[in-house]
Amino acid sequence: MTSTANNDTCDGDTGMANICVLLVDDDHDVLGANARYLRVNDLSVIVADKANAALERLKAEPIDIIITDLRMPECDGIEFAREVRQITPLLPIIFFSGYASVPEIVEAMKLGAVDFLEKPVEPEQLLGKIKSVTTGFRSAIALQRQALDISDTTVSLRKRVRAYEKYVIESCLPQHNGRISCVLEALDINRRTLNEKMTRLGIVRNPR
Amino acid sequence: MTSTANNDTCDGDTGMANICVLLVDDDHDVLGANARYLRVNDLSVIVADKANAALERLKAEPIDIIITDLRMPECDGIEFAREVRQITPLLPIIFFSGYASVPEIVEAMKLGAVDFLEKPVEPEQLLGKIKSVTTGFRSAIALQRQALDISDTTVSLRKRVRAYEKYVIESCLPQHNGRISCVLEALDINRRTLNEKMTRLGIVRNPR
DNA sequence: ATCAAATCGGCAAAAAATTGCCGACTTTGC
DNA sequence: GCAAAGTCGGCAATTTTTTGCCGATTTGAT
Repeated sequence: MTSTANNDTCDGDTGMANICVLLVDDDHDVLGANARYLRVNDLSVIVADKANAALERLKAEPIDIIITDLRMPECDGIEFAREVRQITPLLPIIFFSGYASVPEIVEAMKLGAVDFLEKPVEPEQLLGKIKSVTTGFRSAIALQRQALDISDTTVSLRKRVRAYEKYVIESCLPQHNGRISCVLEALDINRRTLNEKMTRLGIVRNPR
Repeated sequence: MTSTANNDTCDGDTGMANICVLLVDDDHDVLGANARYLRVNDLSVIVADKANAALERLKAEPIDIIITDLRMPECDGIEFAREVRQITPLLPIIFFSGYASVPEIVEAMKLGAVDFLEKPVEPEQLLGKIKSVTTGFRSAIALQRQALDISDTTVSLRKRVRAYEKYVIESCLPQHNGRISCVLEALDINRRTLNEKMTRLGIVRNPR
């Protein structure tokens, strides 16, 4: 809503233009209503009413965040999340459910859920959560994985730190609309240093 | 150096001998009963009935895991966990509570809790959880996310990188059983450098 | 108790990163 | 087109980090 006059990236500029949400719910009414609300707010929304269908879409499309019901016929949300983790280990997932047990919530969080909402979920609330999650992650989700894939074998500390720095800077850039001076302030870093780092890390200054 | 040879409980080698548990509960009866049971099973147990006292012990002793009630007078468990995280960002914490709300559970898990139990907690169950946490690898996803949670306010890049390095090193240490030479190799880093970093980042070498 | 392996930290050289200064190039607004 | 603001990168001084060397301690095993 800031007056960034010519944001030539097609859509309106709520800053949410490129986020793609995968919405999973077996209740078609709720699903449709939520999808509509999110779309009106400039999000790309892909819907699915079954876990299997959702997984297919996840494999095919560049999803940024998943929002799913915990209780679904055929395949419950936990199982679904487990499958998701096979494909995208760090993709943000938000669960919602009406009557979840403590162990279920705990399991969901262990699987890396970023939040857990109680039904009924207001569309506005959903949008707020998505915003807060994606603001930090944005296009960096892929990098994130690279930055901290620790479980695996020997990765030099240097490389990890490099990847992490790259991730931080790259996620900070779009947050400030590519405005370097803002990034400088946000990261509390010397301009010269930021430039050096960007060169060293191979960060491209694309958007604007 | 601290000659902490005093509070060692037993000699029987169940593999649990050196684990030190910080047990926090304002209910003295439950606290005493659980502590006794755990001690009988070869664990070192330090008890505290208030958050403040617990924090003092945490600073003074080499704690391996914290088990705490969520609901306590004066300072609730969430706030307590937040303080703990200032001191030991990666220490396993298990919460238990009788009637916790979903947001409370979610918040606890976001703070890196490894589990959340419902009252009444059976001592055997407690022991089992401790075993599984201290022996197995825990799901690192939540911790990873925590380590790079950018969503928050302006945090200097330097601080973030420091925190990340600390995280990597601290999670690497127990993985190699505190064996420095292995960590060196795993992180592909000079011994002298690792030492410097550990000093600079305030990493304590407790385990072993 | 004793020896060997593992660690630690002081010191100083070498290497790398940060930062200020400066002139040049781009973008933005009029 | 012009002026102002925002950026960029070369250069060099300064600061920080990394690393090797060495002797002292600690740990582990016999």
